[in-house]
Amino acid sequence: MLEINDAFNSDHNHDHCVSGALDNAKVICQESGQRLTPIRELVLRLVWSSHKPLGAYELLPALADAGFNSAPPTVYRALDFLHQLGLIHKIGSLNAFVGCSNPEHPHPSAFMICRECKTAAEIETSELQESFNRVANTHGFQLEEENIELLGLCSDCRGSES
Amino acid sequence: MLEINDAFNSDHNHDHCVSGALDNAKVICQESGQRLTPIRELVLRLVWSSHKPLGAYELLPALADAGFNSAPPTVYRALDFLHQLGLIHKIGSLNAFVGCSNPEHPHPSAFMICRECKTAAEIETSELQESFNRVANTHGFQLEEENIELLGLCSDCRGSES
DNA sequence: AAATGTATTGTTATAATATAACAATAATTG
DNA sequence: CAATTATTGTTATATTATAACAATACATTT
Repeated sequence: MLEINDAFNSDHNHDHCVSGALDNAKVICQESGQRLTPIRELVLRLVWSSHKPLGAYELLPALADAGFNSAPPTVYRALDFLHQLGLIHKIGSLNAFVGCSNPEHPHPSAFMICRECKTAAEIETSELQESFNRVANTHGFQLEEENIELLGLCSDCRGSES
Repeated sequence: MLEINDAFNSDHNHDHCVSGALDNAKVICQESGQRLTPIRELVLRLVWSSHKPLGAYELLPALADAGFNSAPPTVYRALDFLHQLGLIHKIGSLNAFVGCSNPEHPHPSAFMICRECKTAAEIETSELQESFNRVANTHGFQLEEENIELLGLCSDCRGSES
């Protein structure tokens, strides 16, 4: 299992994250016959403005600034759309959303999340699937979705603890 | 990894679950010098009324019936107390709480959760810890807490799908 | 291009979840 | 018993999310 983005490296080229996410989104929308409308693209950009999960209401001012309607349903609809296509993940314990680093192929939501700086680094969990499938099969459970959250302190924030 | 309670077996003796949970709570409170007050005990009983996670507001009517104050802070305080002692887990994706089947030793929150009947069966994840520790160590992440949710359809609900 | 149906967005209202702040009471300690 | 701490009561409000319906934009067929 490896980290699949550079979220915890503050020197990474984040423009590259954003442009990659946008490129992925366009391809995935194309392939699935969905439209990446201006609102949806903006919401995706906003979610990708950092690797810190953002709550729906934190996006509203930027929607207003861009001249869009900024009532809650607008942003929730866009978030739902992006979530259904696997372009973003929801972090349940934070009620917040973060970009998916690898949306080309559907996969579970799995993150290390720093309680101090809130940064969420996506992790790859294919090596866990055998265990999950085993427990599910043992109990006749049809596994459809997974949410995995590893909470703690990132390297940077460990160093600067009081 | 094995299921550690009989949540998905509707024939299980649930009184045994409840009495075990209460016994555990008393021991753990004793050992940690905390008080299992009447409100706290009632909230624990209510959370344990089934294996379906309950939202905080679902507990309020029963608190009122029992003659207690039933404003939100009352139940959230009790839930926070029980959560801190590891007597209940919070299911982030449901904003709901469920009893912990094995609170004697602290451990991560890990459940299979049926999207149809909402039953949550706790699972034991010690075999995953090596993977989690490895990814955390690789990135200097200090792992403090885990939330693992396996979402899908339980055996009973698979049978009765339309 | 016009007519039709579908998808998306706008708008208002409200539901559901959670916490802040301070007062009152109960339990514990010295 | 007095002083301190923990717990509970109370009011108000913050935060997160959805329902319901109207208006507009887009796509498809003719």
